[in-house]
Amino acid sequence: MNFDIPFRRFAAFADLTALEEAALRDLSAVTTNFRRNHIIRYEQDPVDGVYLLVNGWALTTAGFAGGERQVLKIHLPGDIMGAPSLALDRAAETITAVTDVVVSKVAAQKLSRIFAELPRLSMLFFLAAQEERVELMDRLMILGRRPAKEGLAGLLVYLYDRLPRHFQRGLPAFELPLNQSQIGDFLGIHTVHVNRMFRVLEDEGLIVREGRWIVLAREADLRSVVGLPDRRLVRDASWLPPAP
Amino acid sequence: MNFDIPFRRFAAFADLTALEEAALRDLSAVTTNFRRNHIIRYEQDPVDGVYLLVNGWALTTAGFAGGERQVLKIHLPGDIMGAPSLALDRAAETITAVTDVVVSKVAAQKLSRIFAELPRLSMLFFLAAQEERVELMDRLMILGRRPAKEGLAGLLVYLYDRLPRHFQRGLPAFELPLNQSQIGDFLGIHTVHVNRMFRVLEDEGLIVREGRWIVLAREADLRSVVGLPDRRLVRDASWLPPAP
DNA sequence: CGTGCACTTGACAGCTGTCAATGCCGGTGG
DNA sequence: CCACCGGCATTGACAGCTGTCAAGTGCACG
Repeated sequence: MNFDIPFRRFAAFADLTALEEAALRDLSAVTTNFRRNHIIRYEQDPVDGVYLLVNGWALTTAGFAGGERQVLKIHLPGDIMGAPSLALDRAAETITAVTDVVVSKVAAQKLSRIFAELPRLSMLFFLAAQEERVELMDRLMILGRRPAKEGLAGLLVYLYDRLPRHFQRGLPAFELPLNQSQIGDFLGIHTVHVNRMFRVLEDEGLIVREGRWIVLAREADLRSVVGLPDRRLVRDASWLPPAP
Repeated sequence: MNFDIPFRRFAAFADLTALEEAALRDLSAVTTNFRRNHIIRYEQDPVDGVYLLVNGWALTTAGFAGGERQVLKIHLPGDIMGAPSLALDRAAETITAVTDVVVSKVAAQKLSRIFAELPRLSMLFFLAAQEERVELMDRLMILGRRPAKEGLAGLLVYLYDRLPRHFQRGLPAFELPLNQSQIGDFLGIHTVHVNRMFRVLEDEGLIVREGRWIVLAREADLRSVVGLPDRRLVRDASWLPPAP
């Protein structure tokens, strides 16, 4: 098990001290395994904490009365899942394991102790929440203003960038455990249309599909399909509270 | 000027102590006025703080190279604007005054001092950020999965609920200072279609338009058009840090 | 070797975008 | 006070993207 996992998202903003690292390590002290397709938390459940994804892929989704659903976020190792529901009476999001996963449940109380004892780390939590807002805002731009083809291209680039770097025959590639229905729920389109858009990207030579693997055959061109501005995280902001 | 403004969003989670109130009051100590349609902050600007909206309406938007834009949030008095960009090198959002507005710029350093000195209030800031994520998630659901008519209905109900309660001839109503182009940028549709959807809601008797005023003629039915689950904020969570 | 799930493809319908013209209204200058 | 102007709202006609329905294919798994 990789003990760096719970640090990544926060260490992006500033190097962590030993005290801060210890507090984060403590969050993933106790882990649970869930099998592929199992539901980790249902929407409407009472909220008493968040979930740290240690290994595998997971989805947070929210459903409509009619049975439709929207994928809110695709979670990769290191992600904190279910945090938005901390602000609510009952959970807004269903959390589902896409692959077999390892998860650590973090009681709200534990977060609270970090806020009480480690101000700088608390502010990093705050910044991570703002970072997630930016990601949602970017998705809003895609869903609101870009055709499905660009949304799919954006998703593939996003996933490639978040995963450990990997190549296949010299070309950037990654294994995609999501089916086209899940991708459709992410992009706000229907399965059939996901398939059409995959075909378009493939026919244009931007990607190659080999089983569950996606090869970014023309990475630069694929990126240029996505019309979003580049964003860089703030690093070592001068205004952060002093390190403990 | 209403001095309760900066408290509302945070007091929703817990009653504030005098110390916490004083810290919040300090955030809006110095205010600036901007005229209708003026830009308060441009995307790509360096980020050194956030903006508290004291009076009036404002918009945060993000633009594409081609000139299209997406409205990310419609801000009403009491909102903190531009916080997501705290996580970034350069601002993701343009902030524009819709009406004449009163704004207080809050240096990131000031937020930082709250994190250093007032743990419970810091956690309320964290929860407010999570609340904003829920709002963005709900918008994702609308943009991804619901037709424009429901999106518009949802927007009208959302605005009515956030504004001071008001009636016109016994019916719930509010004044809407946004034009149809701005509403289109919020819903991810084009002006012409905004107009069509207004017509549909009006023809069905759900709303009445009188100049800039929107009357929710059949409020309950209008609400039922929107397919989103009800959400309630958590209040007095047992796990919050102790009050100072 | 059969079964079930996911993926593919085609045909057609419907929602939304695009283009264009008209009307309305408040602000401005004569 | 009135004519003009510009921005916004409104409407119609048509195109294009995406949804819907249906059928067929391929592959993993028992």
